[in-house]
Parts: sequence; structure tokens; C-alpha cells
Amino acid sequence: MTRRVTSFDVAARAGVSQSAVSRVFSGASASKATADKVREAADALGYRPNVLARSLITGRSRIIGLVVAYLGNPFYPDALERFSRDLQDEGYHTLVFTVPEGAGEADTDRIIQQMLDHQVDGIVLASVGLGDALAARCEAAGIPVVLFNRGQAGSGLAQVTSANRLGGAKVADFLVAGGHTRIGHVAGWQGSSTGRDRTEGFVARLAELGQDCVGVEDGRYDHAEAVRVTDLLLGKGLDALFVGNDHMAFAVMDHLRCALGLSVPNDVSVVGYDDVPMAAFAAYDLTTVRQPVGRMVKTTVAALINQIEDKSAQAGVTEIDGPLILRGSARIPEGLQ
Amino acid sequence: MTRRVTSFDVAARAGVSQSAVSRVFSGASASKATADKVREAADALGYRPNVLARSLITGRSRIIGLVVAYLGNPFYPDALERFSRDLQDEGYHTLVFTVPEGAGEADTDRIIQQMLDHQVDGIVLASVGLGDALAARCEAAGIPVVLFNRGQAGSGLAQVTSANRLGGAKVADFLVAGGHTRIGHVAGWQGSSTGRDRTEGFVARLAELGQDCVGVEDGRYDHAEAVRVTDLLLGKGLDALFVGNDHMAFAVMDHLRCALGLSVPNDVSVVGYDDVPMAAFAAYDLTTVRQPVGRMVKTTVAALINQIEDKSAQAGVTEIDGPLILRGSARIPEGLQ
DNA sequence: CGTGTTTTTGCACACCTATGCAATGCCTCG
DNA sequence: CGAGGCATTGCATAGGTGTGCAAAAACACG
Repeated sequence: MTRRVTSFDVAARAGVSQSAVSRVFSGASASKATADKVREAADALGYRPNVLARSLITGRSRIIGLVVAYLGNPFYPDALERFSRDLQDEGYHTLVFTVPEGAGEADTDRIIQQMLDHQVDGIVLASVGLGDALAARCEAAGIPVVLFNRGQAGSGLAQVTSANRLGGAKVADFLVAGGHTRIGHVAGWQGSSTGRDRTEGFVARLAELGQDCVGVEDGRYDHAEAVRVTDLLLGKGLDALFVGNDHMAFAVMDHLRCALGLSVPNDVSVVGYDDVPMAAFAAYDLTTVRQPVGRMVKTTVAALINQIEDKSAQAGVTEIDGPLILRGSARIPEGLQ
Repeated sequence: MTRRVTSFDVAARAGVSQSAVSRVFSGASASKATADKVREAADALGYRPNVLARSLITGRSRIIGLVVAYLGNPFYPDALERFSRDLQDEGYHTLVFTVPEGAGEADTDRIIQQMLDHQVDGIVLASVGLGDALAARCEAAGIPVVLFNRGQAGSGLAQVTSANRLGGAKVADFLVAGGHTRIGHVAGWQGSSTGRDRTEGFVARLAELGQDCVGVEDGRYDHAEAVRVTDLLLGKGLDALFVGNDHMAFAVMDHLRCALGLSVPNDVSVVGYDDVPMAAFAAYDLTTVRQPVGRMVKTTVAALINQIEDKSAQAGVTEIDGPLILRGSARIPEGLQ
């Protein structure tokens, strides 16, 4: 195994100084003549700048830390893939951390610490919260943090979500327009802003329309839990269910159809949230509120890079609206085709 | 934003030399007395070793590059999550690269180059191949590469897969035992070793049992393509289908049931490969060959770390056997309950 | 050709840690 | 008490790059 070829080697071969080589490769000013000489020598030797040394001195690693929790929910692999690609396009790389199911503040703490150790230039937390102490630590280290698909009121952190309240309201409008009168709700985890917001928007709009929600139960974004609380709700008599995300909606539909022998949508209409690719599968054909992942990711990346390049940039809260996608899992009101 | 606190700061406060601090934090020998002093000072100042500087000098970054292609197939998010966790447990971190759908050698080349630039200690290629030139470059740089769920004959690279030939054979045994006589096969991508091996094992065993496979079509691990070729095969009259992975099997089942109104398994038995979590969903209840992801990942990580720590270690080929999981998508032979 | 201005270049140092080497201190055993 | 062995410590340097500063070169202009 041969020693790494360094900028000195290139300099020697090109007959210039090491700093000239550095300048050529970091885009600083250099005359065409030397630039040519340097590039030629570099090619001949197979030289590539050592990213570590560069990062050490510039203090910027061009690495973004991405923390993701629920990879079992197909929404997140999709987001992850887009993050990786979009960041790559901007010249950044993605250090991925997964936080296990029942992880607490302590686990997040360790992870954030490791990211700081690696000198990441920024952090994306996908559906993961951040304690105030940790947020302060990142702030102190000058490392921007953006929350993806998760809000945190009063944290002062940048956030990108879909318009969850509005989305919930859209579902309420839709189900009422469809003539449903006994509407239940398997909520997204009420410990998360997305879960709460969707529920609030949904319940509030139902009330505006003069309907009471027959029942609300927290499904905690979990398969088994969603099925369990569905049974609770069904005991009250239902003709429609709004489920806090697609992932749970699939479980609910399976349970209704296969375990209970009910027809969706004839006996019960089901509406989800996310519009993951699987929602379009014929077996589910799920009516659902689309979260525009592509735009959400691009917005997140833009916000992050903006804060990295301009430390004084303000952290903003962005909500991106998404349409209700009409499919076959819920009765469609007369007027809408 | 305050300057980073360095080992010198800690040394000054603890009244020792910088090297003492270094030794305490890198686990080298140090007396209890100094270790205590150093730790106290470090805690007081909030010192953490700079990973970049450490990597620069040791030549080991403790970062593993993970390249993954088909995140749309739920098998891979699962694997990714396990890789991240297992590597974390071993003190490594995961730099993730995704290669876009129709990516060629050139894209892979760029990605590998970037990984080398980042001084990764090792590379995992999940269902991605590696050209000989690139393999040689990694070899030259002394960076071990392990192929995950993909073989490459004659490459000399370490490989971890499931026992694909055997798995295909198991499906053949099972379908024949179930009394099927007109068996078709939507193959996994024949440009991949996994696809070819499963097909070979399946077809060969069918032949041993005195049956001809009614038809084999390449589904290319793609949803739409799988549906398309299913129609081709159905034209020949089928009572069973072996599909090259679960991801395609879902599409096939949806098509059979929802578009064509056929019953699975009454009209056609369907068997998949992978046993992704979704295969257990009631809507599909898919009989399938399990790929033991957990063991495959652990084996891959172990092989990688082994090669990292002992450069002379030989790259091996590992195949891990997985059981056929009996569910409701295929007729079950009398004897088996 | 001389002077003033801009661009280019090289020198030296900084970034932060790990580690070989020599020196120091401590302990043991005769 | 002295010699020898061992653990510990500090010094100095390496690892590969970016960058401020001053010198040198190139250029413009009268």
C-alpha cells in the first residue's frame, strides 16, 4: 500500500509551491499557467485533496448529520433518499443516525454529541425532537439544526412540515361532504406536533361543520397500537375513520377487512395522511393527504445551507400545503366526480 | 461563537502536558491521578476530542461508506437501519450514498471517489456492483469493500448474500408439493447475481422434479415491469408464480386480484422472496423465502471490521440460509398442516 | 522608461491530535 | 542502601491542508 500523494508531491512535480497547489484545488486565484501545470501534475500522480486536513483547517466538513427515527414507515426512506441526493447535489454528504424505537433524551444526546464530534456543518432531525439543553449546545457550536416533519414550539429551531392543521381540516371537509355522520379518528402520536396538529385541524373543522368526532384515540404511529385503538373506536359505531398516517392506515384497513370482514369503503371509509407510494397500491388504494416530500426536503436543505453560509440567517418555520388525493378507500362525495 | 476548546486548554487547566490529555482520551496508559485531573478539567471546559484531527493523524476515520440503490424496496431501509445501528455499536458511523435508478458505472465511480476522499475505513455496497478498475483502486487505497446482497464472481471481493440458489429450490419443492403443474416465474433482475441465482436454483430444481417452468420473464425488480411480464406469463396458463422478490410480488398480487379479478391462492399461488415486514400484512399474507437481514448485516459488519483491523484477512463469500415462511398466498401441501 | 496598481506567488504558520523517544519518578529485590 | 526494571510523563514532530502577509511579478499609463 503506497503512501498517500500529498499537495507537496504535486507541487514538487509541477515546480511550484504547495500553496499554489492548494489554491488551484480550492478555487482561489491562480494564473492559468500554474493552474495548468498543477492539474497536469495532479492527474499524473493521481492526487486528490485530503478532505480531513481541509476540514480541520477550514472548520467545515461538508457533512450533514441526519437523524431519522421511523424507517419502518416508508415515508422516511423516501425522504432519506431525497436528502442524500439533494445534499450530494449541493456538495454535502450525509451521515445517517437512526434512533431506536423507544429511545429517550439520553440516546438523542449521545447521537448529537457524536455529530458534533464529527464537526458536521448542520443537522437534520427527521421526526425527532431536541431538548433545550442540546439545542443550546448546537447553537453554541454554531451548528444549524432543522427539524423535518416535526415542529417544536418555542424552540427557535428551523422547522419544515406540511400544513398539518389544514390537512386535517381537508379530511374533515371531505368526510362530511361524503355524508358520513359517525366519524372516528386514530390519531398520530400526540407527543408529536404533526400528530397533534392533524388532530386539532380535523376535530376543529368537524366542530365548525356541526359534527362531533365520535372518538379520538392515539395510535402512536404504531401498527399494533393502531389496530388496538381501532377496535375501541369501532365499539362506538363508525362509518368513517381518519387515520393519522398511511402507515397506520394500512394496518387499520387490513384489520377492518381481513380480521373483521368489513368492507372499505362500503362499511367504513378510511382516509390516511402522507401519500406514501404504497397508498397507490391497488390492495389499499388509499385516499390520503399528500405530504409533498420532494418540496419538503428541498426546503429543508435550502434552509440548512442558508444558515450554514450565513450564520446570521433567521431560523424560519415553513409549512407546505399538500392536496387530498382521492382514491377508493373512502366514499367520494357526489359533486367530486 | 467561542473558539473550540482543545487538548491544550485542558492540559493547561489540569496542569499536565497535552500528550497526557491525548493519552487519557485515547485509552493509552496513564496514572489514575493524572487521568482524574484531566477528566475533571475536560468536564469543566466541555472538552471533546476533535475527531478530524485524530483521523488525520491515525489515518482511520471510523466512518463506513454505505451505498444503497433500491430504497423503494422495503428490504433496504430495514437493512440500512440495522447497518447504522450495528456500526454505531462498533464505534463506526455511516456515510450514506444513494445511487439513482438508472445510474451507470460513471455515477458509482464518482461516489466511490468521494468516499475515498473522505477516508472511509470501509465500504458496503448494497445491491450495487463494482467495476474492476474501481475495485482495484479501493484495494490500492487499502479500503475493504463488502458486497451486501449481491455477488460478483471473480471479483475477489467479500460478499454476503442469502442462499439464493437454495432458496429458489425450496420454492420449487414447495410449489410442486402443493400439486401445482403450471408454474411460472417473474424473475429478479437477471443482471444481478441474486436474481440469476434464485432463478437458477428454482428452474434447476423444477427440472429435477420433472417439471418444466412454464415461462420465465425478467421483472427487473421493478413494479411496473413485474406487472407487464406477469400478463405475458398468464397468457400461457398458470396455477402458480414464483416472484423474484416481495416488492414485485405485491405488485403482481395486486394486479392478479384487483385488475384481473383472480383469486390468490385459489386461482394462482404466489410466492415471493425476502420476507419484508409488509409480507406479513393481512392484505398480502405472502408466502416467501426469508432473507435473514439481521444475520446478513451482522455478518457484513463483522467481515468489514475484520478486514479493517487485519489488512491481511481474506475476503470471503458468505451465504446465509433462510426458511420458507408459509402464509396464505400459496396453497399449502397436505402434509405441512 | 518610471511609477503606481493589481495579480500572482512563496513563506511560514495554524488547525488539533497521536506517538516515538528520552527522561523522570517509583517500586522491588538483593 | 543501591541497582535494575517498569510505569508514567513531557518534548517535539508529523499528519495534509488553507490562508495572512509580504515580496515579486505583471500590467497600465503617462
